[in-house]
Amino acid sequence: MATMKDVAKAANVALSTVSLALRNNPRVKESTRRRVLEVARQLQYRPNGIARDLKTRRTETICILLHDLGGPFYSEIIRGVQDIATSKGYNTIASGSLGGRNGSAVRLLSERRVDGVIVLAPDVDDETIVTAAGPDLPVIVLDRELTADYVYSVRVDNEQGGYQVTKHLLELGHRRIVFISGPADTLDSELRYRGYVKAMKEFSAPESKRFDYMGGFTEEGGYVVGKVMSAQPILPDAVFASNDEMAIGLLKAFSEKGIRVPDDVAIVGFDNIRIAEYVQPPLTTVRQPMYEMGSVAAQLLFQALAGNFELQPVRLATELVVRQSSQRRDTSVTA
Amino acid sequence: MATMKDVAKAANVALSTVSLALRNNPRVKESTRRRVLEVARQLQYRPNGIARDLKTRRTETICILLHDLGGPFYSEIIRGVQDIATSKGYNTIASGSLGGRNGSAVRLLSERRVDGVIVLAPDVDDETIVTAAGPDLPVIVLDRELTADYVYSVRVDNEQGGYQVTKHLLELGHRRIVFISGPADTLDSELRYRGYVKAMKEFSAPESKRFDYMGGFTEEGGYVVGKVMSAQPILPDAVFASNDEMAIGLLKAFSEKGIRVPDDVAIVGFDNIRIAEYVQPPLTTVRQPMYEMGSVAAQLLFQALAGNFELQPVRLATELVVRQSSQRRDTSVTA
DNA sequence: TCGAAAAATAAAAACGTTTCGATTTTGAAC
DNA sequence: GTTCAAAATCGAAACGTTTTTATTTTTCGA
Repeated sequence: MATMKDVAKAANVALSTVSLALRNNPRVKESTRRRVLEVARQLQYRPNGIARDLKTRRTETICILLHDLGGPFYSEIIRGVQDIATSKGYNTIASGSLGGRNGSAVRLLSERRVDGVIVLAPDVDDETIVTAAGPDLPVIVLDRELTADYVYSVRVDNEQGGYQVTKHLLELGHRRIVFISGPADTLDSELRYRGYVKAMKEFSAPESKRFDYMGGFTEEGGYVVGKVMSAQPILPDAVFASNDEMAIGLLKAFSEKGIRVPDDVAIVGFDNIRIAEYVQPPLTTVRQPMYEMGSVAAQLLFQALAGNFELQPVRLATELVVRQSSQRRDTSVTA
Repeated sequence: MATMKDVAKAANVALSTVSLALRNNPRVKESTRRRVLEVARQLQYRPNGIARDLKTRRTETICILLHDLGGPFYSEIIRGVQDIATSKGYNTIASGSLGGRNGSAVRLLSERRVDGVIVLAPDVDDETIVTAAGPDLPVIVLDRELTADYVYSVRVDNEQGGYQVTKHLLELGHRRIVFISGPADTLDSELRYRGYVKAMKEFSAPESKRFDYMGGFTEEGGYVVGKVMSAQPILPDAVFASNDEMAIGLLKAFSEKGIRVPDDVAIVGFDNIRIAEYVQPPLTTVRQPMYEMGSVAAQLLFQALAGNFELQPVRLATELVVRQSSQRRDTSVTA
């Protein structure tokens, strides 16, 4: 593989001249520039980005670190990040956080392979993030409670979302509303629950015992809950599943038992994943501003990259999306 | 930011000793090793991956280059790649191909920032790939007809898929089957069409004129086609949309016009995206072995990385997924 | 106690760039 | 033909590692 040195030799010119010529520095005469370029082409010279990065101490690349690179859930966020980064002339790479101590996450976070990182990966621990962050590696954390130097957070207001959903159901006349939480340790689920409680209190509705299902935000999880629930003698008025996947599982279980949604029981989810619109009945849910989250994160990152380290956390509002799975209940029927 | 030099100075030891100590080389005495590690910790030393990569001339990172990083479509492929890479101790990064001449694609492909690349991005031209590929940068191309040194291809047998679908419809008694193609230049669409033609010939069915809709594989595109089609005096027996998104758009348009699927007209798609299972009626489609595609690609890449450059192109089989949107037609009704 | 082998450490040369100060070349003005 | 500033080119150091070779220190048998 040809290097600048080879080009320099072949073109009978100094190494430094080649460097300058290749980058169109006006200090080199037009004629030599052309000669150098021609020789470079002939030798199939390709710049070595790594050497350049080492020398310039910048990579012009930012990274978004996701738990599972493959998740469809992330599409919009990535798009948001990418749009901003591209407009700044930066490159975006995405990486999965799997792999533990010597996984990609650590490599990217601590080994200066990128200029900044956006983290949306619950399995990367705070410690790793805090020690990695610094004046020359700002980190934006998404959906995470964490304050530290050079670490900035962007969060979706999950509590507000939980409140919106619950209030919506209450206003429709539902009273006995069950909340299905996600995996135990999920902050998101917990916050949505808080919103739920807040609304229930406001309406002084009989706060139903939280249905603590620890199945991990999956359709299967929701399905199992649905089966259990439909075996009980009495159904709640409505079920608030803390994400859409679970809500869809519920829907499936109920449909198999002949329980009609929303006539017999209303169901709402959270996230507004694409399928929510297509299931029967279409699912009422909460949209999280994904694209915005990505683009806000990227904007913060570039602020920090530009040397502005005084940045406040950002919290984004959610939006209730009403579809047919929630519906007015004849109030005379409710408790 | 502390470097090895700083650590060496502070620990009163040579630079090289620090390097050896940090990598647990047995040539350094246990006691000095501990001392060095301790000093490194105190100084918050972080290795500079770029410097290391430059020196070792390997990054232990492979890259998957996608057209649009955000596409949900890619999830499984990435997962396939990642699983293999992780098992080999390599890191995987993903990058979008947007950005033209000085975009990420070029940076990654030609500037030695990764050890190998998997490309699934129609907008990256062959030229770029061919010139980038070499003994120290093998490239795997997905769903692309391209043969060159150090470039290896993995493709899904789109023609077979088109054949499967069409044969399925024909066997159900449909005869007047319309094919809706995607954007003009798409090889995938073209191949699916060839499979369609092959099956139609075999059954000597009246090969319907191909419905050349150039709308770009989107739901909106399918919707428009659906509107146009339903305005015609006579409907075909079945429609083969060259991807699911368009099929879903069709479904929507037909449903608005009161055209029943599959009773009035059968619809099939291609790709087996997740929503296909949830639309009404659930969509018959063709599953592409995405995960397998990713993992096969990664395996080829590692073969090449190991110095084995004699690799044959791989073609993967598709699988027909029959759901309710296609259904037996009473043969007496057909032409 | 000596000296050689073994163990530990140190020194130096890369890797392929960028960049800055130094040097050479050019050519216009005298 | 000099002279001199401007223009062009060059040389060398540096970025932070790894790795090979050289040097110093330790160990230990005779």
